[in-house]
Amino acid sequence: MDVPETRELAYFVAVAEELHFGRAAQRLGMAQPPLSRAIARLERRMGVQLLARTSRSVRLTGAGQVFLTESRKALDAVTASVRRAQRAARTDPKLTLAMKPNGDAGLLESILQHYRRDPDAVAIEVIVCGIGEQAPMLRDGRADVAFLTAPYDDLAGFDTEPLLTQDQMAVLPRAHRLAGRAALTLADLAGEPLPRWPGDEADATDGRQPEVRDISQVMQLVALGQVVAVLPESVRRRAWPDVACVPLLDAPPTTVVFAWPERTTSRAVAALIRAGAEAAEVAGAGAVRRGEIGYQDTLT
Amino acid sequence: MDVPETRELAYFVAVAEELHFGRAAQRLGMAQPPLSRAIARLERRMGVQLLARTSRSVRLTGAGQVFLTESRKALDAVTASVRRAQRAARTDPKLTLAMKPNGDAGLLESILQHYRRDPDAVAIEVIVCGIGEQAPMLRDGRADVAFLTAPYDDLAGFDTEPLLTQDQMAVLPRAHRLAGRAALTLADLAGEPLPRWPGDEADATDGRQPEVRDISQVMQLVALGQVVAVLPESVRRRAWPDVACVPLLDAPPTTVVFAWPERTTSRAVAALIRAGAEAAEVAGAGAVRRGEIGYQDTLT
DNA sequence: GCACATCCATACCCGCAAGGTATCGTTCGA
DNA sequence: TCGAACGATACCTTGCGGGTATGGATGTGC
Repeated sequence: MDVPETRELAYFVAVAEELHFGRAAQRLGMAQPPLSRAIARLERRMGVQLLARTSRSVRLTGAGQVFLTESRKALDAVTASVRRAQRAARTDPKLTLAMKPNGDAGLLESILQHYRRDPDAVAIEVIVCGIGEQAPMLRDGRADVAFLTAPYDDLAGFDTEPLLTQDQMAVLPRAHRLAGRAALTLADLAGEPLPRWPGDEADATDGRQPEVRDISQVMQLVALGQVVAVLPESVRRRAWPDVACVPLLDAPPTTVVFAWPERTTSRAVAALIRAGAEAAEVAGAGAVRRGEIGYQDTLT
Repeated sequence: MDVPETRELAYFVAVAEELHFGRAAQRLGMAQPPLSRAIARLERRMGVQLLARTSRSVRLTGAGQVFLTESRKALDAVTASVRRAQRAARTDPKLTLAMKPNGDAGLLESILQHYRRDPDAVAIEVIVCGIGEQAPMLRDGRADVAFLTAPYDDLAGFDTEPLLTQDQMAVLPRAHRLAGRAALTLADLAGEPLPRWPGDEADATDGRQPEVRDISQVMQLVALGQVVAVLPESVRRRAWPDVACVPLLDAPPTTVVFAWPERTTSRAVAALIRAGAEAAEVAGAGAVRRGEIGYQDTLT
């Protein structure tokens, strides 16, 4: 078939998200009837039923579910194409780097020092965004490079450069029964309340733990004794005085990576990646040691 | 800005490829003036100059170059969204597997045997396409899974599962001065004419070697003494009697991988990947041995 | 050096499809 | 059983995408 227009994809996504033509139309700033017709026409041209409608309700079919995720990807790609072209047109070129608070595991300063020595370097704007927002920013072109954390962030669709791998630790209230242990395993934490991160759909329905947006909120909740947390070692430097950090022997290590859109050809991005690799190498040789120094700073 | 419509992206791609409004309009089946206007409007809304025009010629600006590759990606994503939804709507579900001739390194049969035992298995249609066409087929949704070869194929944008790593060998005319050697290095082959693969832009300008589309053509050219080739070991089984295969000590090993669109959630695809991993494991333990059996078949 | 060909832009016109309003038919809940 | 909610249908309007004719600029050949 002839390809659908961007507008039709946006219409479908709105309806699929609202599962309600009236609300979707409102969100799109248009009336309901043309929206109904547009979706019907889209289905007819695709030869696929995307929505199962009764006169009272709307439901996604299997194909509709697939088309929803694919349409989101396609729309991201379209907006990204514009953003990247606009970025490339800047006479005053700069790179936008997205990170969540503490998302660089302390590497950023060193990376930028390396970067500035590179002849391909341009100005860098660092955008500190919410947890889990870096990947969307990269996907739709608002950022050129981002710090992501494997295995928590979805790295699909990006090229990546691993920078620093760290073990995780348990963060407990000072008074917690396990706080005195020299080391713990995940089994020891079974049944303990954990903070809920945004975008975590899995337990959205079960006994609602408080949702947290950054490390300080976690620390606050731990200090109050409401949750225990599992966090990378580098967070020790941000630990509050009345919480205890205990090594976790069997938690999967996390890796801070540089991520950027696949097949990027920008020299400025390449230079930044190089700088990241260099900085990681320097720091990495003594990664554990650096961690330990971190502990010292906090604990003594 | 408001996002561009699919149609506008297609228009731009046509003009950017032809660098000529008249021909692009012809290709699009429309008149030239509305095309000029559409592009001008697109540039105005984006706030970016994509094309440098004189009254006699058209050239891509830097931003235009970026926008061209990004637009192609976006258009692929849009057509893929339709194809995948249509695929998902089939009452008779099936998977489409793209491969070039010999692209499975002999694994396919075993993989399918494993696959059929899986409860999530559906029918599999194997499409044998030209060399280098698997990735585009995957990108625009014509295929669900493909055999690709690292490091030659561009794996960006796909999830992959390595199946089989093989060393490469030199394929020479029987009468070639190096044909008798027990082993060779890449340095030995310096200056020898190599076949040109489609999509190989690098040497498109230099002394034009014959372009080849499949293994038999390579064998034909080697047998004629026109080229020497560097190919994976598994090709020995396809070697012609009057060519010699000599191990190459320092050529990079190639890996046959399963590739599929990132973030795929289909159970049928997951089952096929599992089958591939199992078949590779079974074969992989004896990968070298299997290769040797292949040699025997061909050489004795 | 002038005339002509080439090629993109502009001017102007037209038809259709996208969008709006009014209303219908169905279904669920009070 | 009646009314409210909600998607579909009917019908109208208009703006925009596309067509033709032509202009303006720039190489090119005689």
